Amino acid sequence: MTARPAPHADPTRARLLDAAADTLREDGITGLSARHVAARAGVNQALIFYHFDTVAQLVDAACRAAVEASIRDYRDRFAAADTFADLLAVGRELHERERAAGNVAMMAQLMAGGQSNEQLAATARYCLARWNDELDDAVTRMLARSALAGLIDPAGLTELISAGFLGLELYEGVDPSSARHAMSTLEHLGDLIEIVDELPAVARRTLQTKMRRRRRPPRSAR
Amino acid sequence: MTARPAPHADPTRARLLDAAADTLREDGITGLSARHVAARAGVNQALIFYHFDTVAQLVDAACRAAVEASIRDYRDRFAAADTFADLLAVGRELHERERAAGNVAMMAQLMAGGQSNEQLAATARYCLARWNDELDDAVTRMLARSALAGLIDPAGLTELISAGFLGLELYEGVDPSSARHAMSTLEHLGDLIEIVDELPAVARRTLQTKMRRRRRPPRSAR
DNA sequence: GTCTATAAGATGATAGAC
DNA sequence: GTCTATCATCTTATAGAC
Repeated sequence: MTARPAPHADPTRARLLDAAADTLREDGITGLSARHVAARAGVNQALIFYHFDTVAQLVDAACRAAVEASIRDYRDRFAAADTFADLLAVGRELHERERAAGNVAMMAQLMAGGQSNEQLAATARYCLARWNDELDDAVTRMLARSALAGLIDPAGLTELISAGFLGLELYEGVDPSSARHAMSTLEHLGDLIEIVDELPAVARRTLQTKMRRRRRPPRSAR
Repeated sequence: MTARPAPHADPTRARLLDAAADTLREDGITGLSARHVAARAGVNQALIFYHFDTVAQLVDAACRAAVEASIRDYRDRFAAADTFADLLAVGRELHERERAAGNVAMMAQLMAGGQSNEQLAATARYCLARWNDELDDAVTRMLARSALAGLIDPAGLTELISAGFLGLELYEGVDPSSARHAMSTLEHLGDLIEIVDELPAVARRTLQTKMRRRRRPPRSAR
């Protein structure tokens, strides 16, 4: 058979993927052009079309690769998180590191572009789904042990957490001090939820009863 | 004196402002060009530069005007909100209506563009600050009456709510069903907070003591 | 104030030499 | 696989007629 190098072994391809992700992270969706990406990768502009056909397909491949790479770093930590406190700790660390790495910014740009471009939207959906997959198991485990078991939908909470992080990221890009202020308030709220979770059994049962009553009103009129 | 019509009375100016806001809402920051906006407004492209000098300044003016206009509709409702339940109800309504009007999408696009464009970032900061001004009084009043008084910073909570709404909006643009799922989970969480807030005085004091202990550890080592 | 025409440059994408 | 050169089209912005 002919020598067919694995796709990932192609150095030009890899340089373009990295450059596309970096451009999205640093210059945003508006700065993303074939020429910019190629210049950053140090290769000729025409190679983008040779390797990926269109700029949009390069972006798609770059974002998928970036998400796979960063998710791998967190798989073990998510798997080890059982309690709300654990999950909050992982979330804090993930936010700090992914922020520094620019991956949340990349996601935010992808989603902003996806509002009016179905191809980018599909890429964004895929990336979100991958992160949510990782989060989901941990959130489900955590909820199962908590006072909120059966009251809050795990998948919905996972999506809500993702949405919240993305909003904070966008905020941080235009107003860092306010965003950090919001983040620290979120941590206070996290502490609060943790405390509620540690309430004595009597209080927990009261909470659950009230919650069920509120969400599932009896069929007969009161 | 010469006849100098009020700036808002200029029909071309007004058409351009509306068209710029609509373009941002529908086509996003990537679709925003002088030609697109002018075509939508039904006027010549050169008039953008005559009236606003640059496209960026038109966008700035359009977003400020749009935010002023929509805030005016909510001032009374925010002013009337005292409890957490009130605020949640206003938030729900605001989210639905502003989403339908496309104003949250406009903000999200503004912030996405602002990540790499200081002029857009300044516009985004201004718009966010205006919304937060409106929210802040209501959040402060609500917190003051709640079990969390003194435990959660009102300004931080306001910023957190804004960030969360923006994240949900971005999410909805690429994955509507997941975003709605997340939104309904948020409403469940809102109910939960409300219930905690209605706990008997004993439970509230326990909560406050635990929270203070966690956030402000004594200086002497345990 | 509004238009046409145009400058000056960026963009996605392709053809074809090497 | 990689390059140069190029197309057609888009962009912001300006000059000048009306």
